[in-house]
Amino acid sequence: MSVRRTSQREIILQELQKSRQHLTADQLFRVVRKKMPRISLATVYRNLELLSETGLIAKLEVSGRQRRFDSEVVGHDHVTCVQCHRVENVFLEGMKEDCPSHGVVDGYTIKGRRLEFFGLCPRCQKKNKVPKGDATMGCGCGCAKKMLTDEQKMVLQAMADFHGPCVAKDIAAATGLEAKLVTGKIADLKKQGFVDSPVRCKYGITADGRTAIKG
Amino acid sequence: MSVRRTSQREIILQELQKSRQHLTADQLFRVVRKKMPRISLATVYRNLELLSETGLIAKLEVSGRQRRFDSEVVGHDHVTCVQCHRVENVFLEGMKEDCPSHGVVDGYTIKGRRLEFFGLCPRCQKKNKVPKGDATMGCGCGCAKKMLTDEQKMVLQAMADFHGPCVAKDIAAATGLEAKLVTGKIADLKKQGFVDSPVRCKYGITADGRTAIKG
DNA sequence: ACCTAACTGATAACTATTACTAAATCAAGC
DNA sequence: GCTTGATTTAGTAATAGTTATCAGTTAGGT
Repeated sequence: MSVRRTSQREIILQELQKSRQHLTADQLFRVVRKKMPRISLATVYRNLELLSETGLIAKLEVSGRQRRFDSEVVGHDHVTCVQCHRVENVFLEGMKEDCPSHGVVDGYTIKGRRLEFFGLCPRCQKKNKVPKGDATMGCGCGCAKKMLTDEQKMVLQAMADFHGPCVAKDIAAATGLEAKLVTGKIADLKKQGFVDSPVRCKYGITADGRTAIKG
Repeated sequence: MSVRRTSQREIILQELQKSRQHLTADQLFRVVRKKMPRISLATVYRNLELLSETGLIAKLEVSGRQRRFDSEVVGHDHVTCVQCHRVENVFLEGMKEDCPSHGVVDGYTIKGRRLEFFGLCPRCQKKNKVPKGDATMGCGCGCAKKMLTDEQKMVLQAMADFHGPCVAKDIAAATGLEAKLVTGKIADLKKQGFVDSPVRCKYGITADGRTAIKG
């Protein structure tokens, strides 16, 4: 026998496909841990490696510190937002001829290529346009992470550890902070784009939020 | 005052430019240490960072574990050899129009792009063609590093620590191995492409060789 | 010559990933 | 269904590359 079907492996693949984002091992670990609290980070790494070997997912190696994984395997390229580090797919037309992924270049036998664009995602562009009087706002120079207070970070972290949307009371309980204080923090974080409210009175952490607290 | 001119900084820049390769911080550290034995690895990192901020050199972020630095800053792309991890420059014609480095893609404001090709360098292609009977040969699957014996590694390391070409006797002295044995090792390593002989009877480590012992 | 911000070497700390271990688990064959 | 053994797991240690810290040194303006 060779490759087995384990519940861990199944959930990892499933959650990566469900997210439709380019998650890092760490981000995926957090998501998967919601469904399987005792799973180990090492297991996530092992399975991502194995799944990418079998071709079920793609290992990205985009720029930045961490490796990312993609559930879409068909040929496409990527854009990285230089501010929030979000990575998205790009399908470019009429590129294949001029930017070949096979052939010979300078004596090298080309087996593949990688194309990555850098820029500002629509969300960050909008964020940067906000008048600078707002003290809780990111400064537009990519240092938003550093501007989070410890309490804001606590709130974000608690929200990240929740699976699905939660109310302010949940966060107050998880962080030990006063409920009124938490409500204020959430409002600030929402303005900064780190938190959104999918349902009225319920809140969830955004991809930006995750980026802001870790990686 | 802001940025000072220090001898460390000068040598780092000078050696990177002289090498005309895409060195890792570690590789450059070894080269620089020949001229300035007490320099610290942290200083190398610090200055590479600073030099790339001022635009004098380029920080690469090609795929692979280590970051590499390039003394050529003008727009060009890179090829990475999937076997020996050598990185070289590529200047593609007629690419600018179809593979733009500025503009708007899917709502992102593009500030730059990175294009990396993967393939086999001419040297590795040639290496792979050698009949497989040769036991000292790399297996062509990228695992050449693991096939080095401890003694071969010692020889390579000693050669790396030498600045410029050296004779077998130097290596024997540095490693403590018998001179006759060293001669044999050098011959093997030369066949594998880890050592070359710029001058008759003098030997030097190649980029492949450096890769083979570290990163 | 003096002063001080910028810099250095040495080393600890950190982050992302991989390796290792004993224990648990899947699935093939009875 | 039970046995069996290779695969996989959780937990943790180890590693590689890089960054941070810090006390002492130095460049370069005054």
